Amino acid sequence: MWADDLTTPKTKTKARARFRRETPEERRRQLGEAALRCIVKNGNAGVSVRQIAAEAGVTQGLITHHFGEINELVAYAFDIMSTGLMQSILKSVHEAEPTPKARLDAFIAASFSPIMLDRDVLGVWVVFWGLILHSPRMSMSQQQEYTDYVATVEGLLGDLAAAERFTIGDLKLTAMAFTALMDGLWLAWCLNPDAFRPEDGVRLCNNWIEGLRRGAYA
Amino acid sequence: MWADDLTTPKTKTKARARFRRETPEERRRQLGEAALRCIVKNGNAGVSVRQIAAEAGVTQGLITHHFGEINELVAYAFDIMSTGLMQSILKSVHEAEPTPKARLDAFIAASFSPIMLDRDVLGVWVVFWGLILHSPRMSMSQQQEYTDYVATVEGLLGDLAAAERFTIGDLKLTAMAFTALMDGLWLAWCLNPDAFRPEDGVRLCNNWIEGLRRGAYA
DNA sequence: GCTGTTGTTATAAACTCGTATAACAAGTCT
DNA sequence: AGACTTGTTATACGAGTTTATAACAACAGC
Repeated sequence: MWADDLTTPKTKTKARARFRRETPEERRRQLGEAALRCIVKNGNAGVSVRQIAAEAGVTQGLITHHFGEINELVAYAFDIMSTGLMQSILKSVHEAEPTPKARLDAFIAASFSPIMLDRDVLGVWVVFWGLILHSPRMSMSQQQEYTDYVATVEGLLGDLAAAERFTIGDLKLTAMAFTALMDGLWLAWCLNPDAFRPEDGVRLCNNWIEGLRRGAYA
Repeated sequence: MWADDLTTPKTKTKARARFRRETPEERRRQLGEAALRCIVKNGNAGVSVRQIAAEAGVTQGLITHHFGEINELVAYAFDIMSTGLMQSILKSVHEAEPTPKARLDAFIAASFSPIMLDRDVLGVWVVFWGLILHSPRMSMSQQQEYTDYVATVEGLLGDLAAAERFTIGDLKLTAMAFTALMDGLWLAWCLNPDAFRPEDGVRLCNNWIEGLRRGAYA
């Protein structure tokens, strides 16, 4: 207990660890990504100042220093994750041919790509959902993200309807239904990957759109 | 600290708490229900030997005694919850008029009733999902429950198709899609109850069925 | 009524967690 | 080069958690 630090035998000083000073922005991101890795690894139990600090290779005090309380860090991690996945999907859409049909197809394909169909991703979301239900701060973040997501779907479906000349009664509600369908399929697959194949998921989405074409939502 | 137990001032003995001896079956149920209340109250943080024991009005050792490790208790608690909700929905179906249409309507109505549209219910489910992803034991339970649920939906949709003379290509996959839609809407509503009204959810489900009628899944 | 089983209480030991606080040093400004 | 700012380390403390173990007492069987 009173032993001198073994890493620096030549001096009697405490031999404090060396460190790089990062910009707050950079450090926050490092901590956020470390938090995500911890959640992937240990689920709810991974949300811990000590574990995250160790994962990021820093001391615990840094988290307090940059985020105040740990919930703030987790909320930040949620934002990283959520915008990351959204960007990934939007990238696919933008790379597709600029027709409504092709863009919607790309959106669906990306939603059932290995990037999304990943149990680790659900593992992170499950932890987030748990927090959303009890933390107003997290709830705000989720609400914002959900709104943006639905707006994107709204755009894709609206464009398709305009191009193919069919009508949709309540576009926003309809977009919510399509979002729910995809989320539900994603959830079911992650919980039980043997239930159906990814291409079946794509097909079921296309069936839904076929129903839209045939006026079921007019 | 050394004060005698105030509830039994007349004697100097340690005054151990009195207790009723319950059958293992009864006690397990009490503990399971206490666990649910704790999860509802505190989410993942509520999953704690101490909290659950306190909620049930017993000491911590009892949980170890009856369940060994706490995960086993949570799994048991889920079974209580899961079968309870399923029974509640099936009851509505059986009380409906015995036509395919009426039975399906009852199923949908029950799925969007206050019993299901309850953030506390999702709170419990989220904890369960987190365990499914990390415990094979829980995964088995979920798989069974999902299979049963989809089979029920399959029956309802198949009967409707037969009665109304429309065709469904892959009945099981189609039932999974409808299940996913309902689960997705339920999840979205619980996370953000202001997004849409319960009756909108019912309507969106009916729109989906209208698509089915129009041959989008043939 | 006495005895044995075991459901149940009570308690302790070893950990982990979150937060507060003080000391220190990296980088910046002058 | 010297001083200042503040990002960062190091440490301590109290609360809460799991698990193990011993003591007790409720109830059943004889």
